[in-house]
Amino acid sequence: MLNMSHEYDDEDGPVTFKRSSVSKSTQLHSEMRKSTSHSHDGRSYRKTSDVPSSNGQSSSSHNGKVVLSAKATAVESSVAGISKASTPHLKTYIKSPSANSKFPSLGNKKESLLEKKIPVHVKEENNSTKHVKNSCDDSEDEEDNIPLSARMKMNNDNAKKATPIVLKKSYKDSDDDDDTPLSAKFSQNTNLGKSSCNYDGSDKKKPISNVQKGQQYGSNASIKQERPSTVSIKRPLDNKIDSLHSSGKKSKLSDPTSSVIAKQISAKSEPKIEDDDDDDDDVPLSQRMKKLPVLADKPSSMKKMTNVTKVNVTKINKGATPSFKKKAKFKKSGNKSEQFKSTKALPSSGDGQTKWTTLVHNGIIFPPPYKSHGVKILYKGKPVTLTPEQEEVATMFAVMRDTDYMQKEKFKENFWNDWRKLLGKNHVIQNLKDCDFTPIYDWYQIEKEKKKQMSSQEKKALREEKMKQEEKYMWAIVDGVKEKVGNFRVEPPGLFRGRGEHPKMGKVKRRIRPNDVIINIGKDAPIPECPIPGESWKEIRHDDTVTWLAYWLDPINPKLFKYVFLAASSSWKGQSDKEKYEKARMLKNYIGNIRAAYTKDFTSKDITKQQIAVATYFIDKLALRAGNEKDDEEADTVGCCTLKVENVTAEAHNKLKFDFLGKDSIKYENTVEVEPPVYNAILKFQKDKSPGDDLFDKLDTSILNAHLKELMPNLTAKVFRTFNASFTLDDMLNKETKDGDVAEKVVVYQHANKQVAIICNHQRSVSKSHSAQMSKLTEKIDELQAVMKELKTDLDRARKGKPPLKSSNGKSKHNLNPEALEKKIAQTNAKIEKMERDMKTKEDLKTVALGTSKINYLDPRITVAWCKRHEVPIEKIFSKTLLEKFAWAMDVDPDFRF
DNA sequence: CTTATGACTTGCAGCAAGGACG
DNA sequence: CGTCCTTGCTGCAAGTCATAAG
Repeated sequence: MLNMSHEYDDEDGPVTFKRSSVSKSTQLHSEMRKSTSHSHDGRSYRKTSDVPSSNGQSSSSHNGKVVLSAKATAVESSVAGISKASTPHLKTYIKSPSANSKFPSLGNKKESLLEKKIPVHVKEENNSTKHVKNSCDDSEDEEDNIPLSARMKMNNDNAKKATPIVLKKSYKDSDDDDDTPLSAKFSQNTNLGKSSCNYDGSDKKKPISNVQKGQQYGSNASIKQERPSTVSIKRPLDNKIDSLHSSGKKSKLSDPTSSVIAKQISAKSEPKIEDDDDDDDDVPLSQRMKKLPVLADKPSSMKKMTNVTKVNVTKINKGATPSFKKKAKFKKSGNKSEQFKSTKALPSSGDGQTKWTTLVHNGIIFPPPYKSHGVKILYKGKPVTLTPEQEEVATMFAVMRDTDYMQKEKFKENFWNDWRKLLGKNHVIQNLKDCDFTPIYDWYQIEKEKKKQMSSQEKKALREEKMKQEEKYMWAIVDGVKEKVGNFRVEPPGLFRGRGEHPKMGKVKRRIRPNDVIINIGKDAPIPECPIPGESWKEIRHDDTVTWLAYWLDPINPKLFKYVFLAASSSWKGQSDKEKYEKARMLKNYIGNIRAAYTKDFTSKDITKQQIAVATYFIDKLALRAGNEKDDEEADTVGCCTLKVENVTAEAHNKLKFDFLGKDSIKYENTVEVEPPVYNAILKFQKDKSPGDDLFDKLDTSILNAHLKELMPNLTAKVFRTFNASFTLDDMLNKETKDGDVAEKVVVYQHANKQVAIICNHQRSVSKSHSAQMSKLTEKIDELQAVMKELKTDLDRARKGKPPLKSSNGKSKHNLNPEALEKKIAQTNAKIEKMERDMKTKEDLKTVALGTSKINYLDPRITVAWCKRHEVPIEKIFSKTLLEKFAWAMDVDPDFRF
């Protein structure tokens, strides 16, 4: 596997990029140290040899693939349908937070919902349709090309009909579900259908019924009670979804809809879920499909719809293959679609549009007050008594003894300045150098050890206790739908840990109190009780144009806010995530022209134009970030527009060497060959400038983005990263996936994932024990090799009828026959090979972080569709949280291509 | 325009829970 | 069954980008 790299060549790119990156760790340390004067650099460079430049895509090529296959395989479709309950209603019930978790995993478990029997009934009205699916993606421009008829997606009609639900679902399910294997769960939410289209937001959410709440989360009483009305409303957001396209195109749809409609619908209809679903599981997909109505037609109408109630699934065809196989069942969904969302075009989200109608939550939770431990530090060898406030800060510092921050003068200086304010000018302690924090450090180590030693029972009890306390804060109800809150815990006080050479590192980050916090909540919702007796919130707002539940000013930089948002699995996040990927897919259709345009401007006489062209080229080819201006209060890092002359070096053969610190002070190092006009333009931009001057002196991100917007609606610099990443994944998966077992396919996926991570320069520090681990592995391999040798000797002897020699430790062995020995040899050999492979992978990935791209850059639909096509259980690729986060993508058509 | 806000996404590190291993 | 690792998840810092304000 390793060598797959070659495969991925750039198709078109003139440019080749390979980058050698520095391992992060190195850089981190090294960089930081600079200040301290160490010799920092010990960076190791990693060569990425193979990495293609980021994009190698020729613009043209990709389009070819159309998405629509009408035919999704039966299985898939079913899946899709299921998961998606797009209708809001469904969601409703489904949605419990936990609900999300259930996704169709392909595999197994179906039951959860079913079993539980949900009280709810959905109704499906229609069928759904899955088949239709593909068409949905409205977004795509591609569709434009496609005949309308083809596009259809589902009708709205179907959607609408939902009946009101009853939800009962037990709540439990939801909770319970958590325990159930993912596979078991389905996403209820998912939209249905089809691929993209649906995403209306509706999907996911289901309104919560009070009942549910009660059940599940019993504790949150407050929340629950709050909205008696069960109504679920769909949130306006949903409507937006389509908007993306809109800009461009169509708004198909007749649909009326829009939010209004949605609401109405929701209000009125709540779909019910059908219980039967379960039963259906057995039904062959094909049959089921039939049920669905097909609507096809209407181009305009768009999507949504579907709903099959249950889906089930299937079995798949393929036989055998293990894993994925199919069987997954799905749950059903009932979606109905109502969704309809309007496809219309609202301008994309964001705008000042309304984001919610009702918003209920319980506020946020504060860390416990500081508990003094009474351990004294030594000043010039003598114990010093500190007040609790002084001690608290001293402890923050003492505890960081083993970190790299201790080597940084800036860190110590900032700490000292802030601590001294607490000590007072005339305190006995007059300087940091003479302070010995060891006693506190030791005390802390002991505390840590104690904690570690607690029995698992005790730990569990503690965890449960904490859960109990936090439960009420974990959920919010948005337009009747229960949603998980992201960071409901206020950040505890501590020393600021800025990355890189941050000028404020070490400063004391003071404790946040209720009086610092602004709460945003529905007008009719009860105002959360302030968790700290005697104190009160700074302000209560009812701003329905934003999604934050609370915020406070960042104590380190008062110009910044710290927000509390819903979790990644929420509909708000899911919706915008989907919009992000749709925008990136749209870029695929424009990229050819965009490249042609900037290529033409490489030689423009207008310097601004020329700089825009070259900058765009870098962003496109190298996946650089936009590069906003930063002020002096932040670490000195750059992005494309802020590159300095010294960050780019022209080398022979039209090669440019990039070397700069990017986001999070991660080093970007890459030497690439560029087209001669670009090379010449860089020489020109550097002429008569000092190393520290801006390379693109006529540019900044707003100029660049303004220009990009002229090329494609809503296009911004970051879209290129998303596009490049997702395109690369889709392309590599398609080219490299071969027949084989699941493990092999997973390796292909990881390989593609790795290329993306390299393109995006996602690094991680090498674990401290990496080298130790490697040598341990080497040792084991050597041992196995010795065993092999011995086995071979024995085999030889056995064939000649002789008994085996004594083993090295002197023991005698069983007299095995040649066949048995051969088998053993084969096993050992396989073991050795596997270890060698693992070792290589490990070494290979020691500085590459795969997670970031998986979470933020790779369209999950690519992964889901690939898993469906190749029968790889989605759980092999996505963790539970990612499955929840990507609930909206689970029902994608197996033929989906980015 | 330019600067300042403001809101939301992206990203790495650290830690804890879960698994593999001996 | 404890130890060693790996891996997922959380925390919070650091970007992006739109828009309001000056």
